[in-house]
Amino acid sequence: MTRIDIHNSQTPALCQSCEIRHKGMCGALDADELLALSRHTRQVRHEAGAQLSSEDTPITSYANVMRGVVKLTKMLEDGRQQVVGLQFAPDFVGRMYGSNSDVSVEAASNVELCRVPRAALEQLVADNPKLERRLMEQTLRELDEARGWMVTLGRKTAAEKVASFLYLIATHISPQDDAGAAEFDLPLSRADIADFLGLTIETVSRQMTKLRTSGVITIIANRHILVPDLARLKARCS
Amino acid sequence: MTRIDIHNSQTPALCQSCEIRHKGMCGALDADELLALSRHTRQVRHEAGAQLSSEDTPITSYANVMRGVVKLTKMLEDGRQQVVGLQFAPDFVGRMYGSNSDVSVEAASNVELCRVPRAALEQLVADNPKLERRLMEQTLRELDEARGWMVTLGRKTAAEKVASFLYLIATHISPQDDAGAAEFDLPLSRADIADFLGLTIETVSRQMTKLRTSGVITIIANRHILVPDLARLKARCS
DNA sequence: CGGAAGCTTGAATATGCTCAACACGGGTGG
DNA sequence: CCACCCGTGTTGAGCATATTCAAGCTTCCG
Repeated sequence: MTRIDIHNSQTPALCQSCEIRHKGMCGALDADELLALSRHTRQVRHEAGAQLSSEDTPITSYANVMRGVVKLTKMLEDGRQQVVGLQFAPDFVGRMYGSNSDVSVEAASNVELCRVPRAALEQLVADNPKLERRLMEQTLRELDEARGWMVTLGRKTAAEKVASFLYLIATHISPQDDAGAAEFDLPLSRADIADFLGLTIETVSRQMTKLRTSGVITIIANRHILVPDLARLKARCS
Repeated sequence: MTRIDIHNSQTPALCQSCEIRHKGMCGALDADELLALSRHTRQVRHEAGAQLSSEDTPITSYANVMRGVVKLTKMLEDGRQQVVGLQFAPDFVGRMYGSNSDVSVEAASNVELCRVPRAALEQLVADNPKLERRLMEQTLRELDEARGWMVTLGRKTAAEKVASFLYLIATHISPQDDAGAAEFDLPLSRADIADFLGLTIETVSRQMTKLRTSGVITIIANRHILVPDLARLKARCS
């Protein structure tokens, strides 16, 4: 699985081709530590819609997102659903120190993950303060994001919600945008977007149409969006 | 300020009377560590409504809630406001590792805090993995709570939102309730409740009235609530 | 007693939801 | 190859829920 070099301070083969090698959790590790970690990791691939773990199943492994988008959802007994988090590369997925976190984890798009068994990571964290600190920062960032979305959910109109969502996606997955333009594929279906924004799919659809007719976005295909002027989209976010 | 005993493994005088001595962050410390921390702490008191720190001001100190409720809010440019967190004793207040967290911190009720300067705590955390771990767990708990409220904000009706809020308060500040009853003073005004639930004050008021007329709660005074049967209230939460 | 702040209640309105029909695209099978 | 179907997204009409605006009530404090 992992080819070990004669010089053990080399980057592990598995990680050499990893695009997020220096970002996210792994950025906190030096070559030796990375090697130790890589002995336990496995890169896996999932189709859009695949369930990675559900609300009740206890967590048996953590992962880093290498490609694609992972969504975290919570559900009420009667089936109403809310997306409570979206994770992009190089985010860390999974709640440390086990718990009743009660979120269900799904691949929103096709994803590639770097999985690491629970025990292995917890061991590594216990021995490595830098890593623990990095995970703390990731957790704080997630908390900030969750609070940002609470404002959107509680206080913005449907139009503002949809604009905010598009702006989020544009700034997270669209390739370098020097001239203030962005073009991208939405990693979420209309149903997922609705569940994220606390709306119905019809309302999401209508607001997308409004943004299109007012020239803020161009819908190239259902999922393929062009934003000619990000500043103009941002202005619609509140 | 802090009386130092001959035996330095004694609990500091300041902490001896502290009701949350063994809970929250301080629960991670042994007597010596607690002493080290207590050299820097100061217990302070604030009136309801007092601003403890605002969205732009950088953080200069952290605190533990000893009594009362602290609210975290975010505001849009046009003044729309959303409460994004409520902290009860013995919660920790403040975002570690400085940042653009952008929340404004206010005393929701009269509060007593145990303040610790930023540098002192960061030093202590760097030397003490147990403490860091404890703060990580607090952060994860806050994240779970934020996500729980995202479901409420995005997917529940006004009636369910108000019931959920009352249930939250009942289970957090009401004295021991063996028989499934609870009686308490609301630490938040109607305006704050509305900002927490993403509603208007009128809607909050109407829903409280409905809960009263249907016998789920008794409104003893405007802020003083009796819940004869918590299970019945819980059933209204979704 | 008067005034202010916080809370409640009512009537009219608007925003987003429900239900229903239709459009589009990609795959399957006759 | 075309007909058909299924999943996904769009559009419309009517409706319900929560908001807005306005008035009145309580409670607290001078």
